[in-house]
Amino acid sequence: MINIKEDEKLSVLNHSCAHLLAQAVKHLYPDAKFWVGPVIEDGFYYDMDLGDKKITEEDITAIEKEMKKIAKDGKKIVRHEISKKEALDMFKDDPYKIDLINDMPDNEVISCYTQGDFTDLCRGPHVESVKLLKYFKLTKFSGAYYKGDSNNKMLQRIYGICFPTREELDEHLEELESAKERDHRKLGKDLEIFMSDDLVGRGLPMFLPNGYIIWQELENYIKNKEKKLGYQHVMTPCVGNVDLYKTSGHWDHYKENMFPKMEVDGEEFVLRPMNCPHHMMIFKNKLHSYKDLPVRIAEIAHDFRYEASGALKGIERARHFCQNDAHIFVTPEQIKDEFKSVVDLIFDVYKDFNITNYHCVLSLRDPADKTKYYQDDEMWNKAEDNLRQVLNDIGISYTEEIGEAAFYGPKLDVNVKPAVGNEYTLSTCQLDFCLPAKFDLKYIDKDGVAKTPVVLHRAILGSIDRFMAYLLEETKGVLPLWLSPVQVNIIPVNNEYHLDYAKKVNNLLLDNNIRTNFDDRDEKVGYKLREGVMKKIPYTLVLGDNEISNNTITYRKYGTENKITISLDEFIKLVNTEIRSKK
RNA sequence: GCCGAAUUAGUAUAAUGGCAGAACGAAUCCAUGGUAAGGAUUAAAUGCAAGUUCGAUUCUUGCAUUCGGCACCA
Repeated sequence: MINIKEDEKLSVLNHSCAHLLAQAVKHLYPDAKFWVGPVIEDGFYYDMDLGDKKITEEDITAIEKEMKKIAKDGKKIVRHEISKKEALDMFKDDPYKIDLINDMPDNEVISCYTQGDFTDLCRGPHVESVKLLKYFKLTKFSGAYYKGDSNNKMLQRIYGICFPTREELDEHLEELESAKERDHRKLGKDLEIFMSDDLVGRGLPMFLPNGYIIWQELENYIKNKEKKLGYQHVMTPCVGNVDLYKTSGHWDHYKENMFPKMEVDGEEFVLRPMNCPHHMMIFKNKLHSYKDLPVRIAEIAHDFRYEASGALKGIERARHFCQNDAHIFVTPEQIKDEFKSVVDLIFDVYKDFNITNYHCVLSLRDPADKTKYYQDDEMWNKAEDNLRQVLNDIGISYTEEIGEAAFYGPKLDVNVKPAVGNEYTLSTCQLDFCLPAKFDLKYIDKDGVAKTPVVLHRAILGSIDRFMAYLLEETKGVLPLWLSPVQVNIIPVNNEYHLDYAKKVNNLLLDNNIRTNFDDRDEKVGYKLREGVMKKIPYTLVLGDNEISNNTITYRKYGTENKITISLDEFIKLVNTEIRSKK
């Protein structure tokens, strides 16, 4: 999918189209007040205040029509520069623009762009004339908080996209349409991977047999990787005493986002939203020598968060999920090596899953925010400098983002842009000087003095659930063989004559830990074949006289139409090799 | 949570202020030997609650859920 923002020409075109949108809205709703209209990856939007007027589908059609009319009129888009004082006067009836202007330095030269009867404050650049804005579409509309702050008033936002030619516009709109086909929620339903039901509860998806096979494969895969790296897996309860979270500080920071507390026998509990406190207590269970460190406590852990209803999205964001979590307890000297080892693991895993489209973010605190972060400037400065140093030493490229840290420490986030929807974090590694102190964790150092360890919080697959959503969307549901719920579909040509041989083949495959579907229904070969293809089963075997007489199988691979006949042994070898390759 | 839209068999859908209709799937029966749908029959649906109305799946309101955004994401 094309990124409008990164293409200079398209960027200018789309930004100009945002002005055209504003002009059309102004014509139709003269009282409209405008905030900003930037270019984004998939086009542009404009935020506006239309008073009590709520935009409807019909309004969008009318606005589009007005935009076409203005464009046809073909007015030039003219730039002129004014002083801040002039700008304040010019936009005196437009409180949002005044807000923008007030934020600019006093000596700033402010540029405006005029097209016919409409002038907008803007840095530019723009196309020469509105007549170049021919092939656009208003794609969606919604509310959006003024300045992105939910305490502020909600403005109305209209999204659109513009291209130089009709072909490009049509192609883009088609791509958007076909992207819906790979939405993990649709694939999850079609391929019977997960379900949800109102009676079970909102945001609580359930994995079906197919989904649980994928889930288990992922679990085994990452656990094996971790075991080789010295991680020790544990199992801890999904419910915890409220005091546990008061000790960690999560209670103060996140209690609104937890399921509400419940009281039993005078004790207060919550469903756990994360696993750090449990793992802290496991570390504390015995006295550690510096020789024990790093101690790596890992868990495929069930967590529950009371996510805002509007945030829920299939298994990508749910109220119950499973983290691929671990907490690594290190000495200060070990931070760098251990951090590098985590980063190496992340990229090793990404290689196995062919994940190449990611970017790394060093997430820092916002020093001005006195409520979101644990207040200890010395600790933060140390942690942030430390982490930046480690990242530079390891030599990965990253961008820094202020205000994205966890409340207890800075982190490296690895974000991916899925085929559908917004970017999100897949993997994370966080540096924490805070929680170990709160839990009064100690290890005995070389000099016999008890010292507080540093903790790395890390998740590689993030949550298994979200990782599955990502995989489904990336692969369009055509999973690699090792993850496919059914790997081989077995179809006897005729149930009367070929069933025994087909059964023999099926049993041999099962003996080799290959997942099969044995299709002995009374249906025609073509019918069964089609169904297997619809379910995206990687291999289909059709077995009849030819195969029986030569002790062979004939297979067809998903996505191809070739029929290939080989011996059963060769086939098992082929399948096993492909499973091992993870491709 | 906020703004907006939507909700019809298991699934994806059509239509309607007066008996809700095809398709795929399911069940039963018949047929069935080679690479993308064999045939017949049957069962199966208007999210929940209220209001308007002689009559509501259709109109109105509330609730629930889903979807598109916004905000949030330890």
